[in-house]
Amino acid sequence: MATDGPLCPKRKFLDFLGGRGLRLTAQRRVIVDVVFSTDQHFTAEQLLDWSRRRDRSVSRATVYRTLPLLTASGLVREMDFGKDCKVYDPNYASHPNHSHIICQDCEKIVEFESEKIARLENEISLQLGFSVAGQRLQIMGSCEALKKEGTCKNRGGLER
Amino acid sequence: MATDGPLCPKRKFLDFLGGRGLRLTAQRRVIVDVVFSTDQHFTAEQLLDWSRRRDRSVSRATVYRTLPLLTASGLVREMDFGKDCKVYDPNYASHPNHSHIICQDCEKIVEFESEKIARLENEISLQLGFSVAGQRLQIMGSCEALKKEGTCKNRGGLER
DNA sequence: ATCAATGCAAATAATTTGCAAAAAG
DNA sequence: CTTTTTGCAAATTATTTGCATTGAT
Repeated sequence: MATDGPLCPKRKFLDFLGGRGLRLTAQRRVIVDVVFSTDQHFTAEQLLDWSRRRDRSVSRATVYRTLPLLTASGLVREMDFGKDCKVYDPNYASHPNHSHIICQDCEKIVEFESEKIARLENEISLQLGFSVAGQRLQIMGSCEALKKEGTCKNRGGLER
Repeated sequence: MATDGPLCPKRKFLDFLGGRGLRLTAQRRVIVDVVFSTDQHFTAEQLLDWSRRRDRSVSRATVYRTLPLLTASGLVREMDFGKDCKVYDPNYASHPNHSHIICQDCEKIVEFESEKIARLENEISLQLGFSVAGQRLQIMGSCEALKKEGTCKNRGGLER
C-alpha cells in the first residue's frame, strides 16, 4: 500500500481538508494514518482503538467527527453488513466502484470489480430513466474453498 | 396486490408462524395485514403508526418483535439506504431477487430484476470460490425523467 | 392448563452534541 | 488573534429487554 507520493489516499485526504479550509490536527493526522495504512474494513470503535494506540489523546468524539469527513472525501465508504454498527471501507481511492462478496460462514469479505456488471447497471438504469451516480453490490454466499481447504486460495482477488 | 388465496404473502406468513408453533395474535394479524397490503417500503416507526390506526393495542415492542419474524420468513427484507433507521421491503415474496435504483434527488425507489446481472454474479462468485446465497444491489442515480416531466414514466417498471 | 405473546417502562448501544479550553493558521 | 477543533460528559435515537399479565391453543 502506497503511503507516500502525491496520489496516495492519505495525501488526497489532506488536500481535501486544505481545500475546505479545515485544519490538520495531531488527532486527525493519527486517524488518517491509521485508516490508510490498512485495506481492512473497520468500525468506529476499532478506529478509535487503533488510533489511541498511537496517540492516547484521540477521543471517541473526534473519531466520530472525522468519519464524515473521510466519507465526504470519497476515499472511504460507509457500509452496512447487517451488523449493529456501521463498517467503513478505506479502499475506494484505489477501486472507486468495487463490490463485495461476503462469506456467510466465515464472514470473510472479498472485493471485486466487474466492468460487465457496471455496463448492465448503466443500461438498465437508462431504460428506467436514471443516470447512474454510484452503486453498491453485496453478494452473500458460502466460501466453499475455505471450508474444504482451511483457507480461501482466492484471497485478495481484486479486479475482474 | 393479492390479499387472498393460498399463495399470497400474508397466507405464507401465517403458515410460517404455524409451522414454528408461533401463535396468531390480534396484534400480529394487524401488523401482517398492514405489511402485505402495500408494496411500499416502511420503517419500524411507520409500521407502528399504520398498525395503531387499525388497532390501538399494538405496541412498539410488538412491532419490533414481529419484524424479525417477518424477515426470518423471507417475505420481507431489511434494507439500509444510509438513513438513520432501517427500512423494510415487503416485496420479496413476489420478487425474491430484486434490486433497487434510488434517485438521489427525489428519493424515489424503483425496483427491478436482472437475470443477466444474476448470471454474472454467479460467474464471478464461482471464480472467487463462492456459491451465491443472496444478493443486494443498490444503484444510486438521478431520475432525470422525473425532473423533466414531473413524473417518472417508468414508475413500477419491475422485471428485466 | 400451559406456554407464548403482550404492554409498559427501563435498559442498551451507537452515535451526536454543548461547552469551555486548547491549538491551528 | 481568530476560528476551528478538541475532550468530556450529557443527550439523543433506534432498538431491545425484564416482568407481571393476558390470551391462544
